[in-house]
Amino acid sequence: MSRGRAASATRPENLTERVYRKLKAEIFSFRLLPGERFTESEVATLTSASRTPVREALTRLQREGFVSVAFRSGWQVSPFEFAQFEQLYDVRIALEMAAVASLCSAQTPAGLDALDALKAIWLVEPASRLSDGPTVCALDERFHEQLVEATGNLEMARIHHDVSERLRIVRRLDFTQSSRIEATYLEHCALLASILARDCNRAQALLRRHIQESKAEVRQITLHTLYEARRKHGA
Amino acid sequence: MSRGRAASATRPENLTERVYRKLKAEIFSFRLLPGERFTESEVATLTSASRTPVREALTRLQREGFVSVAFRSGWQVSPFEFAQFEQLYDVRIALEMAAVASLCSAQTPAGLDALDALKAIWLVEPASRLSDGPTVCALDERFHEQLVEATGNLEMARIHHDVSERLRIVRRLDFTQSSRIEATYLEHCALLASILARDCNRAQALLRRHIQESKAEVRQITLHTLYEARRKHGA
DNA sequence: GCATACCGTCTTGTATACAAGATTGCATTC
DNA sequence: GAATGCAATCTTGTATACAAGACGGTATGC
Repeated sequence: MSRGRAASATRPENLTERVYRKLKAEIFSFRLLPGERFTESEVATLTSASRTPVREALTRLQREGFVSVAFRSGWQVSPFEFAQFEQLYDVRIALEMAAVASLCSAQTPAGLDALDALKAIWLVEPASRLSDGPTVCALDERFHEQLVEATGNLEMARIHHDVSERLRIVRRLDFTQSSRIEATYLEHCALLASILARDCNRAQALLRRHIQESKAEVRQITLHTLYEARRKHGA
Repeated sequence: MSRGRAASATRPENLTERVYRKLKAEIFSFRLLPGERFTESEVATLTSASRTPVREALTRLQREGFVSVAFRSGWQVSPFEFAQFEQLYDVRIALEMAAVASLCSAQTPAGLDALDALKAIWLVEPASRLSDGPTVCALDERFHEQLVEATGNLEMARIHHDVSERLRIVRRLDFTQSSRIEATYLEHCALLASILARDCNRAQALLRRHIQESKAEVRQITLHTLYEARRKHGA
């Protein structure tokens, strides 16, 4: 029945993939600003690829919400829609609440291992905490992703990952004050403790408040913040 | 700034879109069976299109989990992974639990209109209930989607819709017995009543049990059911 | 000066050509 | 007969050519 496929472990670095990552990096670093317009040929020239892989990469980015296309009239980076970001935060809350409930009710060996890994990062004495904004931001994103992964539900983890990526661009803007960084450490510690104590109600309450604080921060972000960030991070 | 785009409301029926829908229909009707292999050229010939739109359609289906590609060795319809279906059911539970909580806590005018529409379909006297399996199945899918849409969170609705579509192929197999159809009517009625009474705990409990029953049904489905279904629905 | 019609350019959508390598079947050898 | 080497074929990945139409600037008429 099966034609004995080989599955060729090391694919020679797909060109579509390369263009996709490059474009996403441009968007995340604000070298491509929200609302900015561009064409397939421009990207093709810029990446030394033909239009075919460029189109495939753009189609994928479109499906993920990062860019949009106008019929025979070029592409543009999706403008910031703060209402959309808030809705995505609510999706995160829904998924992570379910994850926490699952982790509290049934602690599998694999799940406990995953939680141990998180403890090693977050449950440390204040002196050895990290203070670099972008680093802690990336770590925070992983914390929440790992929480979902720890349940063993890979489909949920995949969807949660997509949502996190869509939110990454604004989350970075809220990890600039050191007070937020400290609060993040404290909140993650408390959350982990509650989960390990299997106190579902408390864990869910902490989680909801934690995410909603991020959501509230995003509400403060204005287009001005965007241009500031570009001045700092941009090429 | 903006170059005054026209947005051209009626795009002349994208070819990629046509191929995409045709392929998905083939998969849903079991004319293309899980595990079956095929090539881009075959699909191109079958749809009278060139490989380019076929590839775009296949890439999209791949991203959505319906097909997968092996490097230089053809495509195949994704085999049934029952564990995956169960995980997707849990994602549905997570999202719909959040939706129900939202509907119970804050009933907006738009949300109430949406709930009224649902009442008109489901809260009817037994005599005027529908009994056709596939019809009720489609209606059931829409019921749960509309529940999420009623919260106004379009991002959550989009994600929920994708999950529902992925599950559609197995849900159809569990709407064959008339007992399941009757139970669906009863459960939807009770759920709607609880939401309108703003009894969040009861609504969530009903919802969870309702979805978990579907999930349990899917666990009963074997490959044999699949071939039976093909014999009935297939071309 | 202003509105309008028209034409050239530009952009995406689609088809086709070419490249690299995986697969398969056959012939050959032990 | 079984294993192995090889070549033809087939498949996806990428580049390029062509088609249809949207956009912008310009000339024209008043």
